[in-house]
Order: sequence, then C-alpha cells, then structure tokens
Amino acid sequence: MGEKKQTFRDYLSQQGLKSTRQREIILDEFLRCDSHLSTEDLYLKLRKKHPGIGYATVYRTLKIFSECGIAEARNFGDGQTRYESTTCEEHHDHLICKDCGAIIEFEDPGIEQLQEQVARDHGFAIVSHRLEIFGLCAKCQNKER
Amino acid sequence: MGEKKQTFRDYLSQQGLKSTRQREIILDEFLRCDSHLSTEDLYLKLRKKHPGIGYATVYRTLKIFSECGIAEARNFGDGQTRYESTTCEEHHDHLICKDCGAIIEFEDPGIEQLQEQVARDHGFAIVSHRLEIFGLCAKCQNKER
DNA sequence: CGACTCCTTGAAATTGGTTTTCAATTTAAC
DNA sequence: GTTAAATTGAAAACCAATTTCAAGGAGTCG
Ligand SMILES: [Mn+2]
Ligand SMILES: [Mn+2]
Ligand SMILES: [Zn+2]
Ligand SMILES: [Zn+2]
Repeated sequence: MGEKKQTFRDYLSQQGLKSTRQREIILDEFLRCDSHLSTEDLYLKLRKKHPGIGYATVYRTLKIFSECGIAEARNFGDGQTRYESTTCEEHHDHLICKDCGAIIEFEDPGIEQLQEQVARDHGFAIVSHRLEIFGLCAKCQNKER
Repeated sequence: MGEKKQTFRDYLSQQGLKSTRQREIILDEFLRCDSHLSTEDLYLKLRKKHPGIGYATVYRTLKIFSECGIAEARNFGDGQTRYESTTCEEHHDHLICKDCGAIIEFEDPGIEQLQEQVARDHGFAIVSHRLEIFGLCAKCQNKER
C-alpha cells in the first residue's frame, strides 16, 4: 500500500477518526490526479464514478489530508484554495502562467538561503513562506505574436 | 498638493471619471493611515468622521487607486484583500507575524536576481511576483516563553 | 445661471467559494 | 448484536467581494 495511504490511516486512528469508504475513494482519486486541484476540481472528477459523494465530504477530507501532512493547501490568488500532494521531495515554489494557468514548480536553495538571512536580519523566526512568480510561460509568449 | 492626489485627479479626468467629495475624503484618509489596510479597515476609520460614506464607495475607490497606480492590492492569505500606498520606493516583500499580525517590509536584490534566473531557466517571462515569509516576529518570540 | 448628460452614491441584493448544521447512517469497540 | 461516537450529504449559513438600482451630483454647453 502507498505510504500516503498508510500515513492517512494512521492519522485517522490516532485522532479517533474513522476510516470510511468515501475517504478511501477520495484519497485514491486525489493521489491519482494531477496536483494543484481545487476542492471543486476533485469533486467533479469524483462525481463521474461516485455520484453519491458530497461536496462537503470532499472538502472535509482534503482538510484532513493537509492536517496529516499528505497534502498541502495553496492559494495562487485566483480565489480558490488548491491542494497538492506532498511528495517526499523538498519544499518548492511556483511559476504561474497568467494566460494558460500552467504551473511550473521549482526549488532554489539560493533563494531559500537569502530568505533565512533576511529573517535573521529582522530577528524573525520563519515558520513557512511562499514565493509565486506570475507571468507568461514559454508557450504563451509565442502565442502572443 | 501631494503627488498622489495629483496623480489620482489626473487619472480621473483622463478616464472621464468625476472628482467627488467622497473620493477626496477617502484618498486623504488612505494616505494618512498605515498601510496594509483592508477595505473594511478603511471603511471603519472613515465612518467615525464621515458616517455617510458607504462601504461600496470605499471598495470602488480603492479599486481606482490601484488602477491608477497609487495603491497596490495585497493578499496575505487571511481572506481579506489589503491595500498599501505605493511609495516612490522600489518593490518590496513581506515578513508576516502569525501571532500579532505585524508586517515587516524588506527588499532583497539578491532574491530578485535569483528569481529572474529561475524564470530564464524555464523560458518564463515575469510579470509580477510575491514573496511572503510567515513566522514569529522578535517580540512574539520572547512572549512565547 | 439653467438644462442636460453621464457619473457616482449608498443601501441592499447577489455572487462564489468556503464552512457549518442537522438528521440519518455508518463505523468501531464492547 | 448493541451502543456510543463519528460521518455523511443536502441544504443552509457565512463572509468578503461585487453588482444592481434609484436618487443625487458633477461637469459641460449654451
Ligand atoms: Mn506545487
Ligand atoms: Mn508592504
Ligand atoms: Zn501559459
Ligand atoms: Zn508578532
């Protein structure tokens, strides 16, 4: 079984929560899908095979995913919260195309280090951060002409 | 008269919009106040001296401020859009205290340069970006113990 | 100064994503 | 099985943002 599924089940029992058919289905679909899905995105995908599952359940389940660390909530300023599966990989930030919505992930240790320096300079203790770069992806730059 | 006020008036006439008592009052108060105010923050401050001014007018006026470049909309993830007066200074990013809500501004040319490098590496054309570092300010770190 | 046009205003209604409520159902432990 | 507690889905509530609309105001032209 996937590591994520195990993590989720462990979290549920440890919190006195219950393992249900819906939660399993939602997790399976979430892990199968591309990342950066909104609640509604996932709800609509699920509805095709499982019309009975309610929006509220998807919403609540995604929240549990992020509580137990297998997903992370993101907010790219389009008014919808998006969730992405946390991989074993490191933290990453995003390039976001304003035209087609494409999301490119990147990591830059240099930027991260400079952030820590900035925080130190202000006596500030970092808990988290987010860096989003908005613009046009290569494809959309070519389209423009 | 302040440069901002002139910019605003020029923008209004150039767009065929009208200069009104309310817009003048709202601009004065906005310029007097601390930055990073939400629409509601500003509305509540205004209401003390000018109970007649409506929320919708404050909302619409802030929008015009950002259109004409004298204010910038920010979104720090607390579910409210905040506006800050654009100074003659450069772009800046923010350190945000999760405890007391304090907002510290900073500029780091090194970070900006690395961002440009990242974009180049992906053939991405930057239009804007935002970097927010969340954590605890010096004061709140001391409170914790 | 009017008269006229178009813009603006404030209150209230609407929108859209998110979150909660509640009665019925399901889970898990005994 | 019985039972207590958690879960579910539909609907309602929430809440910031945005729009609507009728009344009022600004600017223009004579
Ligand atoms: Mn990502
Ligand atoms: Mn600022
Ligand atoms: Zn694109
Ligand atoms: Zn603080």
